[in-house]
Amino acid sequence: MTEKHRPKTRKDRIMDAALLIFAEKGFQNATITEISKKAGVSEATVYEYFGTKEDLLFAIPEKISNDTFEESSKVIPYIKGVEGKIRAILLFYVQLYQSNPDYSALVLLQLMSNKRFRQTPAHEAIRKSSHGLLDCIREGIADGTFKKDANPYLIRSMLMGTVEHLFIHWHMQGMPKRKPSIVDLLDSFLEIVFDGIRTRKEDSGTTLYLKLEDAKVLEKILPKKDAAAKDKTK
Amino acid sequence: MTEKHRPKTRKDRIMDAALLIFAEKGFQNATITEISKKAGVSEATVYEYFGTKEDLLFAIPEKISNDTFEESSKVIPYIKGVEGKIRAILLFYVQLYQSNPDYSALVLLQLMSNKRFRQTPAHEAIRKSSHGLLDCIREGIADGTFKKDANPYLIRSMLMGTVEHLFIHWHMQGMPKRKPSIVDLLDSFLEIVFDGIRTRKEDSGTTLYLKLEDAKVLEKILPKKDAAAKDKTK
Amino acid sequence: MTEKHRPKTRKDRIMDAALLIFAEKGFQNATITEISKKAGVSEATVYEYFGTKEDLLFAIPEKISNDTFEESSKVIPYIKGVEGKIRAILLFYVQLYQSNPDYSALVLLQLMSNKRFRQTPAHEAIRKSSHGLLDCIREGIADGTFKKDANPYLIRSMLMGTVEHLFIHWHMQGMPKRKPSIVDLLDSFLEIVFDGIRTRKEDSGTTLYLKLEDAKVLEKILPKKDAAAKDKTK
Amino acid sequence: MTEKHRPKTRKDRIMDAALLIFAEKGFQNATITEISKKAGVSEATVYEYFGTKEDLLFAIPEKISNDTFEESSKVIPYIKGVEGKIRAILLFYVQLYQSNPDYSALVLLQLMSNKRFRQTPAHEAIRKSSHGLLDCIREGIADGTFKKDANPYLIRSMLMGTVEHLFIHWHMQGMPKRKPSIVDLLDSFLEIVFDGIRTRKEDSGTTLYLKLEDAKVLEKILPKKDAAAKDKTK
DNA sequence: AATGAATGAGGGTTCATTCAT
DNA sequence: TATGAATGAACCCTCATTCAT
Repeated sequence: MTEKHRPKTRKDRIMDAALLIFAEKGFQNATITEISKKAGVSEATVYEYFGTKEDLLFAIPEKISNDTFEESSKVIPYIKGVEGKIRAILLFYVQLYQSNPDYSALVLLQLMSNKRFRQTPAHEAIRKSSHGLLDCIREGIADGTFKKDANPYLIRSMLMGTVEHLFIHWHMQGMPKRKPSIVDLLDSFLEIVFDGIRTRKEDSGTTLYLKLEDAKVLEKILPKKDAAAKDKTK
Repeated sequence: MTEKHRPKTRKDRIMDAALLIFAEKGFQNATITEISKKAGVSEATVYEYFGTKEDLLFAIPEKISNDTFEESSKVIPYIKGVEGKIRAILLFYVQLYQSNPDYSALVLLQLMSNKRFRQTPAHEAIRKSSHGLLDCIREGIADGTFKKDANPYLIRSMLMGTVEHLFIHWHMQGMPKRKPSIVDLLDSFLEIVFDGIRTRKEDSGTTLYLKLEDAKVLEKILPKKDAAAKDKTK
Repeated sequence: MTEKHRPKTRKDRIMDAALLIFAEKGFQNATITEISKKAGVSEATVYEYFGTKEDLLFAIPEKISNDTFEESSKVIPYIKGVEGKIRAILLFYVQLYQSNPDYSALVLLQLMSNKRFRQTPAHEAIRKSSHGLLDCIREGIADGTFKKDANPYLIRSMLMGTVEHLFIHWHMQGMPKRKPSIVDLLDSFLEIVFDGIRTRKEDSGTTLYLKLEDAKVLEKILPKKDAAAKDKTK
Repeated sequence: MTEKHRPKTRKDRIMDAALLIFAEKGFQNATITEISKKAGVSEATVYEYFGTKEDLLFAIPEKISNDTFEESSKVIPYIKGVEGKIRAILLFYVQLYQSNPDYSALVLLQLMSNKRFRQTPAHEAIRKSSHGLLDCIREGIADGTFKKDANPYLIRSMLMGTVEHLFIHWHMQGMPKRKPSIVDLLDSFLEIVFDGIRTRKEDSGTTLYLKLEDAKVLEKILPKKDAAAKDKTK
């Protein structure tokens, strides 16, 4: 906000150009020459700032993912309830990916499958977000929001995998304008997941699923009709 | 079964070697020299069978994914119920990916983000499976198994995205031996998804979800103990 | 004439195909594979008949140029006068080149500048024709048809060079239909050359070229006006 | 003249080396490796300056033929008479070809039969010279120097074809020292051609070609015997 | 005689990277 | 700090040619 609006530094210009070109043609098919040309500097200058083509690649998500993590860190603590927190974390992701398609293309198509990227400070921030998600899920299990037997890793894979898959497909189709944007889908998505892992009654008691041949028997055990009302009326 | 167990053809040996090396070092970092050496043929021979390095890359999933699709096509029709079908389709995938890690690494890390691969006959088979999934979901919505307002594309992205994410992570961590293998996770995973999108009442009779304060009441209505057994007790 | 019209031998089919393809794409850019395919034989068969790609190249003009030389040898001796002989030799060439464009393309564009071709039996026949031309010229000089100081080598270069140049240009322009075909040009061409090297007196009488300062003197020797008319004394 | 005699640039060194090697072994058999070695630069440097092996080939005649055309353009206009102009144009060619045998070998043996070369700026200069020749011939026809029915294209083919043929033969024989060099031959050559296409009467006065049945009449008009001498009056 | 299959040998081209200025 | 110029190091791909059958 109070940032001085100084002209982009050479370094920034290089990274901007690199993001564009890496996203467009992939890491291997992008050339330093092309990037330097787009950035308006010489090739040697690129090497002044980034020792290696791969260093340049990894430098791009570093700042962005850190910023995103920090920003989300400022907000998450104020959110009550694990479901809300999870929603918030994913929303950060989805918004970032959606508002910056080059970045999401870079991360999802170029970096995600790069083993060396996983040992990078840039990936650290992503891992922290991912870990935050895991913590939320565990917390939800611990506090009874989610089923005791839920597998947190599986849940996290569902959350991240679905979001990533949606974006990958979006990119692969040439990023068409979507009626329900991915952001729009988020709540339906989360509702399905949460619905599948939430405890039915909360904490105490036992939830049984009975298939009754004859509804009349119900009368014997259910004095009140509304006992049949379920969480998922919607 | 009655196949003559003839020695692997040169072509097969080349594809085997290529799969190994592509999976290990990635398409760009693999060299034809290395592949031909591992296959025990000359480089020129590689080009006899595959016009291009990329042709070789794409030839590998072509056979496998077609075979898998055909095999699954033989089984799926005999499965009653969309949930079973969906489970079967995913199981085919997961088993293929798990039993052939090089192949899953190739597909998930090298090919999935390759735009040209998407215009390939090899990808066609994958797309057909993916479309089969979509059809099942739609069928489930139509026949009342799933909620009317479920978004089939979202569901599919959940199914595929989760599975892919699990495998990608597995690969990225160096394919550790997992206690609950990904195949093992499949049912828990599907239960969550189905649980989130199923309509609560089923076709005949009435399915009731009772929240019982006291398990003893069951004795009144359930003469036989096993009557309480349900499709998805878990 | 009495040749049995047997089906083309494999060898002939190969040479036909080679002529076509060599002429079209040049020696270097033609491939044995393509030639063998067009000939309807295997590559190995090409090597049965011709030890080398270059051998195949050289084999093509061998027969043709020998045939042409022989044929012209049958005719030339019966022609009286060196000019007629020269005309006949060139006519053979021009007709051959014009009626078989692939052959002339091969000879003029591929072979003429190939040093090894000059040591070839195929070139021998060409050289013999060329030498025949030289002999005619010398004979013409000796018998007083041509000027004593004419340079036979120069004359021959004029004769061959002009013809070749006309054909090379024709090929380079894509062999357009020409109104005056090259054959048609031959006589005008020869007339110019002969005119330039002929001694001025013809057979009978004496041809004198007088430069008259004063046209009036003509009246003294030329009773009829029109006797002086002639640009084209021939 | 006042040019600083700076050391040859890398680009020049590459072109020099390429000319040598292309002329010696032909375009196809020359390798970039060999050229770069002879030029004392790396192969990559060759590609810095010339994007392609063929680009390098075409770059060589570009400069030379342009220079030659320009130089000749400076001189030609000052020459009176089409014969003199034609002689000048050809002399430029012959001198260039003779003084730079590698260049003439390149042009006559490698480039002349290269179809792509004909669409090259390098060939444009050659075409301009060639067109200049044509213009001179036409001018000669128009101003009465040459016969009205002379075919300019044929004449040009005679001029160029002969010169080229002389040089091609010279190269094919290993460029022997010639007693009458090709330059030396030029005038005899032109005299033959001109003689064959000139109108007999010259500008002033009237040139008449008389065929005299009886040489005695000459005595009436030609007091001096030597008036009849002239094959080569000029 | 004919060929399917295989390959040795090499060439053009590309680029990330370096370094003197 | 910035860069123009240069290159080392590979890699993909081609094809004439061979040989067992």
